[in-house]
Amino acid sequence: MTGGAPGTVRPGGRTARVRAAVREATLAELAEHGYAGLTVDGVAARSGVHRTTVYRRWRNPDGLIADALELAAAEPWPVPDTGDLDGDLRAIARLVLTGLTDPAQGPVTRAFVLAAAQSAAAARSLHAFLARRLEQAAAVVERAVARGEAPAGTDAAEVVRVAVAPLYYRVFVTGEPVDRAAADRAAASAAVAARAGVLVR
Amino acid sequence: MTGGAPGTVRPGGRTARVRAAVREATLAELAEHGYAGLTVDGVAARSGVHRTTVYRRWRNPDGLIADALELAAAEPWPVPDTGDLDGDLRAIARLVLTGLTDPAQGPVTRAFVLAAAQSAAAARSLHAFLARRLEQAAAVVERAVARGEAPAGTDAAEVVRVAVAPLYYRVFVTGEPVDRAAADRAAASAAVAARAGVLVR
Amino acid sequence: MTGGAPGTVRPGGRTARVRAAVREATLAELAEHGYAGLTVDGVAARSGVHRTTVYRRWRNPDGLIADALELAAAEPWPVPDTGDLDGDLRAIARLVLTGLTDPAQGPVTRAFVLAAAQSAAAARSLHAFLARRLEQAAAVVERAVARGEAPAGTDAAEVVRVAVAPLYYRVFVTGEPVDRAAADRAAASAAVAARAGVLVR
Amino acid sequence: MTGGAPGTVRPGGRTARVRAAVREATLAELAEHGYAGLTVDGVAARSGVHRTTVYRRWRNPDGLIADALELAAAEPWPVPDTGDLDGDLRAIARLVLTGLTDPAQGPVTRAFVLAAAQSAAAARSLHAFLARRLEQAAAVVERAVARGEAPAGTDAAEVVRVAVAPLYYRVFVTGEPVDRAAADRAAASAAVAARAGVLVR
DNA sequence: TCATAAACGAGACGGTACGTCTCGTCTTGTG
DNA sequence: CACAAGACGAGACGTACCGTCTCGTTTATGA
Repeated sequence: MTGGAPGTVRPGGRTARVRAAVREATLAELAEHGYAGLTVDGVAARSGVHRTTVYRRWRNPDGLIADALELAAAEPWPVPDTGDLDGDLRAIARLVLTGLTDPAQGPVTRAFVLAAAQSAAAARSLHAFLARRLEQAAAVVERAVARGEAPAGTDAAEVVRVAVAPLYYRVFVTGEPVDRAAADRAAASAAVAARAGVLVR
Repeated sequence: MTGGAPGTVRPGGRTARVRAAVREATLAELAEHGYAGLTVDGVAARSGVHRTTVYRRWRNPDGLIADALELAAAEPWPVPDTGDLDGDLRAIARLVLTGLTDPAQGPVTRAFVLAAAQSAAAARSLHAFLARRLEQAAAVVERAVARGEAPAGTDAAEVVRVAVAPLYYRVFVTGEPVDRAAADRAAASAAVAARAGVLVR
Repeated sequence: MTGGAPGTVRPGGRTARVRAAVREATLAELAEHGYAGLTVDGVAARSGVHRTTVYRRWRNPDGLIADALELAAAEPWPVPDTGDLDGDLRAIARLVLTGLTDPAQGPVTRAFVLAAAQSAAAARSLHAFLARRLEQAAAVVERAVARGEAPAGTDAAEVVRVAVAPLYYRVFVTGEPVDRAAADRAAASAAVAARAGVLVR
Repeated sequence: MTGGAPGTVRPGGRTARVRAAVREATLAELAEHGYAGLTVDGVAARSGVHRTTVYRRWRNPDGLIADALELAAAEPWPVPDTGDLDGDLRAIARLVLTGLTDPAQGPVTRAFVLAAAQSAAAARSLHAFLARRLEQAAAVVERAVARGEAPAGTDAAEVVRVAVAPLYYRVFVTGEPVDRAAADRAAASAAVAARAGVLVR
């Protein structure tokens, strides 16, 4: 009878309350049990919203994650501006480090990545989210180019990737510890590579 | 009453055949359906071994993956020696690229990583495997140091990480495409950083 | 503050149209899917009336059936008058037979009976309806008594019951086929019993 | 992996205990809540057998009823032999009466009939059961024919139908009360009709 | 004729039961 | 008599329908 998905037509009052409760419960469940432990039933119980309603609005566990990601995406992200490329990249790497290791954020971040690796819907959300972040972070490189720290034509996104990839690699692939030193080293590598003109488009 | 787990006491004849069949089936299932699609039932059916037997010996899906990983770890890995650091790192990055994108290997590699991220047993196997690879790959950096391409004290493992991390990052985190150009760029970044002495221990 | 149920205060125009549409849709759904397949949602969709309205006015699926029965009860019923008891009873049995086997009426009749067996509201409606029919049919027996075909004091209702019960029995209990021969035999039995004075009050 | 339905290959021990528990629970639930109130969940809870197991073995609520019916069919049924047709038919009618009105049996019997009317599986079971009963009861008529109480060629099954149909009719169709008098009258009608030769094949 | 209350349209939610899918454990009957 | 095969327990998934609630919108109807 209805046109689209529930929650899109009358997004006020109860509907909004329900959505908020479920989102919050999703994040909490992810932080506690990780992606594999995220269940619709668990979220429903925790949020006080009925199972059926969660299925109606979020369809499945991945839908929950996708929605939670949109919530996360809405949060502002402070693009650093320290004055030089090294400092900026270091700041970005440290932000990522925090996202991966902070007791509160870490499990959620990991869950997001795992979800994306196993669900197309979650992947879409995560990738959109990250694309936006990458785009924001690119400003750092563009400023560096303007200052003459890096050659024109430098691939800003690639610089950022080099700066943060080793952190993700350690967390998700090799399971090695990550710390500030690791973040700084990765950032430094990226800065050097950018300066050397290795990362031009 | 046996001491250890089944399959450890009489590792000949049928026991060995069963193990081989299950390992092969596991890899095939991983290649076809990925990590999320790996089920004990599926492996049992494909291998012709009974469900119960699989549970007895491998305990759960992650156990299957851990075992399959050991199989993969046994395969020889050709450490490149092209004569200079850039070439060696590029060769390594391209090997990793193949492992991630090859139609046959890709799904299995991805499954291994996902499994490790969600199961302690799989993680142990994968991390041991990668540690060994990293150790082998370190040889190229040590040779570069000996040739004077990089300063003494360069952290060999870190160089390799910088060289391959962007590939994993793209595949597992941002879902961006990976190609030879990406591999080469990542390798070049690592070489530059190593030369610049940013990656000393 | 309304007095009674909706539809009682302003029974004109739209209200009447809604009622008619729902009744018709109910009968059609019953004919198509039977009692077990009758859903408020289905009736609402078919009638073009909104779910909520159906619930408001008819309360639940049984309410729909009860209402549809009242509609059926309003239809005139031709009490036969063939001149003798045998012929009258046979005519009645054949009417019942049609009601049970006719492609259009059969499913609805069966649905009514099943509904009555599972819902007090539907039962009330059906029993009232049948009581009226039984009363009308009793005229046949009374005429027979007046003609001397059956002894005074014959229980008219019981005669009719004996004449039609085997048909219902076959349809609802044993699932055996019913045809004109079965109807005629049942009617004949009732006539014989009535004549023999077995069915006096 | 298995050939047929569960419970057919290893019908001993636990399997048998499970079946017995479920059957008993089914009958109890039917007696308490009737057909409409029979739920797989309820039976599972009452029997102490897990939901999933019930679904595996009985498929759905109708499967439960079909199985319970087979259980009922196994119970011996005392075909009366009073010496004359009237007495025999009266005894049969009274047996049916008990089955319909006894506080313990009544609800179950009604549930069986309702189930049969709404489920092909239950219908098969019930019809097979009743066919067997009808066949047994036919002996009564055959003896009467042998004694000369009824003409040769009398349709034994039809006689029994006439004798019991009014009881079912009252219970399932008109909702009228049934008592011993009603049973006796129905039996008497059948006897008269049989004697009159109305029920020859 | 026109204000007003009745009735309806619409969307969302809580709730019960259904039937399915894996996983992992237990138990039976057979080689 | 061990163990392979069969059956079960456990829990989550996703669906259908029921019935309720809260809004807003239309439309009879009588003053």
